[in-house]
Amino acid sequence: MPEGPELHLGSLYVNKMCAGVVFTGPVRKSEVSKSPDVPFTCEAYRITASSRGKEVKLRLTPMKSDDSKQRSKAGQADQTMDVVFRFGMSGYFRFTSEDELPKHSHLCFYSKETPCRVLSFVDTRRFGSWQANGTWQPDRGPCIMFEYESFRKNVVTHLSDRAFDRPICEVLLNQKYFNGIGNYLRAEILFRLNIPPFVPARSVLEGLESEDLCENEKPLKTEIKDEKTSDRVKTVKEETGDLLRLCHTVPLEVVNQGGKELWFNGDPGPMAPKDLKSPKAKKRAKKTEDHDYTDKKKGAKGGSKSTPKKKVVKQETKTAKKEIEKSEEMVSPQKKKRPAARGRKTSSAEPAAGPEKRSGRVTRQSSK
DNA sequence: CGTCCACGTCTAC
DNA sequence: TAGACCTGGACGG
Repeated sequence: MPEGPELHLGSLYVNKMCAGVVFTGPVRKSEVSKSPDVPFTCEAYRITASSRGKEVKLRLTPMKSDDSKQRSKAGQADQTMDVVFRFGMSGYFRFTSEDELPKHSHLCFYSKETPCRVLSFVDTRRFGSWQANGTWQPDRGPCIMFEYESFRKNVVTHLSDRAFDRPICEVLLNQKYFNGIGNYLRAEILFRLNIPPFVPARSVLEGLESEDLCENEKPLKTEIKDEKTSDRVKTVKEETGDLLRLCHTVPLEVVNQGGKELWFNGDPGPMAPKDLKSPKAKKRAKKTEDHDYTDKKKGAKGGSKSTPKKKVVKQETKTAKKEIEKSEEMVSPQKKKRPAARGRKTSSAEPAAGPEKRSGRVTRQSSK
């Protein structure tokens, strides 16, 4: 599930799982995939991965063979090939035995073992894609996580671009400048800084330095108490740093959490799940498991393992696209599990029914 | 059963 | 700036 952090965790997963593994033969594509063939085949090759923003690159490296005859065999690669992936809404990598191939595996790399194992690109919805002999997409900007300085510079030096005429919540999704930011991250970042989503991007960004002056400062935390909300005092923890810095640090935070989504610190609140007894909790846990890139032991009860890390619950500060684009309510601090689903784009289609989904969240009615 | 929703691009009007 | 592209989970009747 793919914003920048997940893509990067995907690359870590590949490197970890495929370290020392020798692959062989052709790269195979599913029947149904519309992405291009990957014309690579090799008796023995290795796979490594790297990421940049919302892309992952797999490098297929043929192993040296002193048998020159083998080399001359038809269709044998002797050069490395890069395959660049975008994950769409549902892409991820898995390394499994052949008979455990996940449903919706669309590109498969086979290990030279018996029984063999398979690195596969899994993508339920098929919005993802890849390019053989690929390069990082030229229109995408520097990685928010791993090319921080050039990312900053790229934004700061292009503020006259018409792209920045738009509201900040939209601009944060522009991969030309914010390669790696997605819907959840933009919401989280704007929320942490308390920036109204529809202020013009340029007005938020102008005045920021292309060098991050905070770079060496400790990210001290300040507490802002809002007395206005009478019934519940909302406490906002805010890290030091400007918007561009948070576009860097928040995704890294997610990476460091092992991709277990966005978490909160401190008191989880009285309704925090305590075990996996409830069917709901089980489902949730399973779902999370499906998409985390950390090592899982088969059969190990995921939830019962007590991590020394602070255990947390998904915060889902997220504000659905339509939501954020309609009104300014991301201010509601603690969203629940499911994002409060808002009405349709053109309300005309909407019956009079309340737009809230059952996890009924604060979403105040749009002032529209 | 049906409707709505989902961490993202793409390209056609 | 809407759709289009997809599958499947959650929920409602």
